[in-house]
Amino acid sequence: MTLTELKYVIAVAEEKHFGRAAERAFVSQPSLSAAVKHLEVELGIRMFERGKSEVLITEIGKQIIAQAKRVLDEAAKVKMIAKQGANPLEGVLRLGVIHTIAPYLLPELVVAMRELAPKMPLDIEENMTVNLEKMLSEGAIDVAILALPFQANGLDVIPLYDEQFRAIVPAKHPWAKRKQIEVDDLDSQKLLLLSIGHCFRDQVLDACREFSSSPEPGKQGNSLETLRNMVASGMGISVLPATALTEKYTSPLIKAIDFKSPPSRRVVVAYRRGFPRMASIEAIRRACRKLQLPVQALREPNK
Amino acid sequence: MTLTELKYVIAVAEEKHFGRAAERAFVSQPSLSAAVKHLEVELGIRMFERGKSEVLITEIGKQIIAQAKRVLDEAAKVKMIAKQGANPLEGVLRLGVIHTIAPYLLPELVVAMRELAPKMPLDIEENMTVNLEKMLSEGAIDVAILALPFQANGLDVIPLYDEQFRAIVPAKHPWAKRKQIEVDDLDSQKLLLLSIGHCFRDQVLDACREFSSSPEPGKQGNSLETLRNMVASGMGISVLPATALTEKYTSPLIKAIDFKSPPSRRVVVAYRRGFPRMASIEAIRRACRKLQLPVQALREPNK
DNA sequence: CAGATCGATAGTTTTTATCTATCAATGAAG
DNA sequence: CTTCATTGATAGATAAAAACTATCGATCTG
Repeated sequence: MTLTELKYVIAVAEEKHFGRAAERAFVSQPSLSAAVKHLEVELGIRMFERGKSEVLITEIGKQIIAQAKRVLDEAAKVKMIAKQGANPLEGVLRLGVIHTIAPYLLPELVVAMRELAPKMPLDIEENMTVNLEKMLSEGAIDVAILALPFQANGLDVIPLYDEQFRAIVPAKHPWAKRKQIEVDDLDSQKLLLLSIGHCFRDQVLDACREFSSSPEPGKQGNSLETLRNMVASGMGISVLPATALTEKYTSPLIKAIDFKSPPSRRVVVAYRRGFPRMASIEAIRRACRKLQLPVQALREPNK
Repeated sequence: MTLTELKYVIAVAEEKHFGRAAERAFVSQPSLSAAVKHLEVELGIRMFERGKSEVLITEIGKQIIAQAKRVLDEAAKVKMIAKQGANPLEGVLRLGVIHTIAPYLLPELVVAMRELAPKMPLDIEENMTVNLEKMLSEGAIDVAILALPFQANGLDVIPLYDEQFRAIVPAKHPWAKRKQIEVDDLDSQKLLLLSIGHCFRDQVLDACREFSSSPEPGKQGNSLETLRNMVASGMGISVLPATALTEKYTSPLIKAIDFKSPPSRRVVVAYRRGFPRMASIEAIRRACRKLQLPVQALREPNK
């Protein structure tokens, strides 16, 4: 039994004439006759009574044809679903974002994405890099926004933007009036870091190491906002990514200070190699561009 | 899109593995891969993400597969219907019977048919020969029980039984004590006949003509029972088929008399040439045999 | 009886489906 | 880091099917 046979049978039933049915189905009459006969043999029933002025439909034939129509209807729905879903910018995109990016990027990114891909709702998962990587590999999410260094099997990466790190100190801190500091300067201070597992913690420590400084690890916080609050209350100083230090986040108790040679991290979008909705990733990239984030020297991603 | 492709796609979705899916579908892996790809191209979507430890299903793929299952379900129902309806002795048989046979044959025929074909309810149409012939040709009924002579385009006929004609006279009629009469004797009598259109009227007149008698046409009745009642009330004499004169129909006011050379008519079952449920006709023939009707010299039907 | 209609049949060709063998990419193990 | 195993894709050949053209046989019409 094939969909074509069912189509032919329905045509015969509606035209009550093999010739016209064939014409309507865009096949020759013998082809159609053969197909109908083939189906009759397979089903072990006679659906049509031929050989008179008009083709008659058997009682059982009527039932078969009614059911055949249902089959074709359902089959047509397959095509409909495919058509509606053919647009890669349609349908939910499951997006993972690390904790140190989500709160600062998403509010604006979501708005931009609404414009670029209005039919693509974002199902957002906020988590740490390792977890996002796992979810990505397993297919629990489709795309993840996270920061290099990062690499995992079967995953590809496209750069979005680079964001510099900046130091924050309490407003009453001796450095509060300085315009710039060196990374090495951090050595002498109590540096508040994220707790273990957050990639930004490692990125900050790496940056320090690069400049051969090894600051005394102070208290740990579970989010950048906690760090910020601890700095505001005078617990120590910290380092935040630039996107967490826009005007929106200014506070009278905190002073942000640039580094002379600012360390930075590259924010990328990651996806499974072979992911079929690359257009959605391109949309994310475009959305980030649109936000005029501090993108610096975007080059090919490190491999 | 073919049912096979849908089947393969579902197999892949359930196995999450092209090789195992192929095994389950009893095809080689390349065949299955090609079919899946073919469908993906036709639908213009990617349903699977390959190339990792396990095959992932796209969001749109999940929808397609759910719908594909529905298609196969409906297709399976086609086979179910065919299987259930494959028995020609199953399902309503639309049976036409002429007025002069129906009341006498059907009560017993229906009982016999219940045994021979318990799953075949009879939708009975009682009418005159010409109408039954038309309905048969048009497919409004499947089978008709009627009497020869009869012939129509595209219809075939199988004999059931022959029934003799007998005369009926009022109990006080001069002939009431005679054991036999000749057809010619009818000449002198007022012969009550069915109204024009009933084939039995013509059959009686033909029988008379055969014996070169031409009785004076008396009053007409619209059914054999009306004729019987008119005879009982002394309006004249009449001729009835034997099956209308069994014990069941005896009356003190009426005397039935045999003809010396009894005329008769052949009762047949008619159907469209090529009718696909010949078994139902065979069942009718067998049912009539079973009734031990006065079948005489059943030979091949006249052509 | 001649001609028209209609579905079935015959014989061929084209298309499609499937097979075997092999490849390329990937990830895991030594 | 190289080797091996796994997995889906590809190539090429073959088998199966579906389709076409031409024609037949039966039936109905005039």
